[in-house]
Amino acid sequence: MRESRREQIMNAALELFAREGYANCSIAQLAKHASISKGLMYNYFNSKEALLIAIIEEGMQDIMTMIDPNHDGILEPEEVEGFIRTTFKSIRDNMQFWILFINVVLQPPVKEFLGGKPFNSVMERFGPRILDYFERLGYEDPMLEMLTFSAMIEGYGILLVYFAPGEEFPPETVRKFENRMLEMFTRKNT
Amino acid sequence: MRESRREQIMNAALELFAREGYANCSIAQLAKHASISKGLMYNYFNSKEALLIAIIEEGMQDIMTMIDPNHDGILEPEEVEGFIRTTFKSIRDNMQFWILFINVVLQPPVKEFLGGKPFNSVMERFGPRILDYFERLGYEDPMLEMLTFSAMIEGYGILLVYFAPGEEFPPETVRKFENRMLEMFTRKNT
Amino acid sequence: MRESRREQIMNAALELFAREGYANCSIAQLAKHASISKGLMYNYFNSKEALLIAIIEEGMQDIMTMIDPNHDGILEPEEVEGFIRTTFKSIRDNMQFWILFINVVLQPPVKEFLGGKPFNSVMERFGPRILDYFERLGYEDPMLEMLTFSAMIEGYGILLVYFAPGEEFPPETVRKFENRMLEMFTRKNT
Amino acid sequence: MRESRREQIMNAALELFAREGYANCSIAQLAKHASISKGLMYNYFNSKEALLIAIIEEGMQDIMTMIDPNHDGILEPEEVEGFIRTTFKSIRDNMQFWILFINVVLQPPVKEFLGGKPFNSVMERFGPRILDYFERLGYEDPMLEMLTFSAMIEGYGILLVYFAPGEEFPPETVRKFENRMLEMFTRKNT
DNA sequence: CATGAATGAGAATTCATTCAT
DNA sequence: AATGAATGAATTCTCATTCAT
Repeated sequence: MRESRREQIMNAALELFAREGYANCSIAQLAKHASISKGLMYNYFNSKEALLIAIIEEGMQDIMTMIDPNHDGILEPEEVEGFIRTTFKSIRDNMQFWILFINVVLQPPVKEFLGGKPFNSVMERFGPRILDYFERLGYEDPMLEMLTFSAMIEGYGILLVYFAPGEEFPPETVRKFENRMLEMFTRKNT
Repeated sequence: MRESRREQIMNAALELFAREGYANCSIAQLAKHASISKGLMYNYFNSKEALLIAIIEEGMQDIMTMIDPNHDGILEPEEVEGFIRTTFKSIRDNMQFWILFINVVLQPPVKEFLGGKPFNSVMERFGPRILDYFERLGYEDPMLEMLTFSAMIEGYGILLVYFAPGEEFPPETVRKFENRMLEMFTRKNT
Repeated sequence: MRESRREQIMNAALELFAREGYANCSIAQLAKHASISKGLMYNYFNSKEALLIAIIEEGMQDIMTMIDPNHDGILEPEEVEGFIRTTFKSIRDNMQFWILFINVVLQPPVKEFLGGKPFNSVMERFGPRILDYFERLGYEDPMLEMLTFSAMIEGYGILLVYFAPGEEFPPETVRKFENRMLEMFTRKNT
Repeated sequence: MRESRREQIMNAALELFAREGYANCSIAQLAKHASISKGLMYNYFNSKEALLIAIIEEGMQDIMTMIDPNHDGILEPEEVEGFIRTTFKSIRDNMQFWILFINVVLQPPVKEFLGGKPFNSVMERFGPRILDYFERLGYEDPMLEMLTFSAMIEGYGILLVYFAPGEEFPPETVRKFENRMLEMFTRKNT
């Protein structure tokens, strides 16, 4: 099955790129890690960079699928709540994937490819809607909320990567952090 | 003057590594950028990696110098306030340096060299004291505060890097974000 | 065929190293001489030094195979006679190989690799047996005989290398030298 | 004193070249070993190779001085006896120098410089006279004697180099070897 | 589909040599 | 006389990519 081979290669590459850094991985290494021959990779991807981009695109796709709201153009508190809950749940459930993914996204060529905004591409897409959302909810400074929101999400992501296993924040604390974000960004204006 | 040459090389390298990524810069490129010959770098640094590490170490040193409190082992609200203000002021004043520095710190070999905790090394050093600080001030869950604090600082750093010039958050918003952090993390418990 | 390629590279290298000196040969030169690309050598040998060592090891192996006696631990005059005759015959038949081989063996890194005793490694192996042999045959000072024997063999090898073609000793003289060694070291004690 | 500086450099170089191999020694290393600056060497020698050649030439000169007979063009047994005795005595007295010198002489560029006959250059000079000598003394085959003589001298030199200190032949044996050469090559024909 | 031998451009690094001081 | 910073050609080695099998 052609598709499964592709997946096999991409998974091996994601892991390797994340662990060693994109630039430090040779195709030979990758081939060995994926248990295929060097040449075969080129059957599925045009170049090493194409492979990297495919990995990123798929990851982005997965994320979009995971958190995409109902597309009516208007964010409701329930949707933002869903976004936060889904994001944290996904991080909890697929910690390994997130760590790898963030690591890969930090590689310079990806940044270049994604136009300099890997982390944001999700949020950027929703930027205007988020601003509108905070406005409608009566937040004093919607832009400030968006900055706070972004910083907290991405800051948490970075922390995830840079802590050694076993030294990260306790799950209990993370859950409270999630709740704090829910309170901060979905409270009705009264 | 030997020292100034060293600085010249390190500055050129910081800029280049940040812009292009450590792994994508050849010594030839660096030499041209620093207006020196290829060989000269090796007069001052044992290897490309040694140069990178020297850059990081100096940056870390500068940061420490900038934010190091009075060393009495006990953080006071005024010190935390000073830390936040200094950090944001420094980012405002040396935006370019910070963007470069964060970019460099994200390179895989640096992460390896720094034991996987580049961003944290500063805060890790103060971790216990920060926990103690939040406890003394009567915060309900000191660990949660530390996570929030860390995520906000580092998230802001990351945002800094990933926004194209002219598209970043307005200075007004950043100042409000700073004030929000001051309120969140230095308010007396009453 | 992988093995034949390996041989092709080793043969080209032996010739080049011998003629130019190991340290003076670049991989580029070697590649051209062996009619392969620069990179291919690294497919077969981990480094330039590994190639050198492989050449030496193979040469040593060949020599051992050539002169190894019957392994009963006791040298008989017939075996020593065989050793001398075989050595000289081999030198006569493979003059080119010997000249190259001695030249290569003289290179500093080889000396280091072989623990400082390239020429001797053959004789060292047989040293105790040779001493025993001379003793059994009633030679007055077995150690003196071994020194004389070693010096004559190796001295002849060196002469081989350092004479320009056409200026070396005449074959007639060499044969007499061989006979002289036979007389000196295999005469029965009477 | 200009001359003593020159000697200082040459001695340091002889030792270093012998130990590490000419090709493996950098000028920087040499300068450090000789406790001078890199530039200074070029005040005394035009190039690294010129330094090597100077070392060899001086060594050769010393040897010549040591063993030069009375120049009457005719070797007498007493002169050959003197040659052998002087050579062995010199080796005994300056073992370290000889080991270094032979090592240096074995370096490929030296061989090239000396036209391929480093060891022989001494003997070559005396070749015709030696042949004449053996003829006059009534040796059956003067050429065979010269080959034997050369091989024994040079073979002994090589053995000298390739034995680790403490593992070489005992002094007693060496003296007997010397006597054997005296007997072999200076006995009157009766 | 699959392999891995082969290529060659390009990387990091070394080092003899020069020269301003 | 003496220094050592500076140069840049040359070296070893890597690696993405191709292609015959």
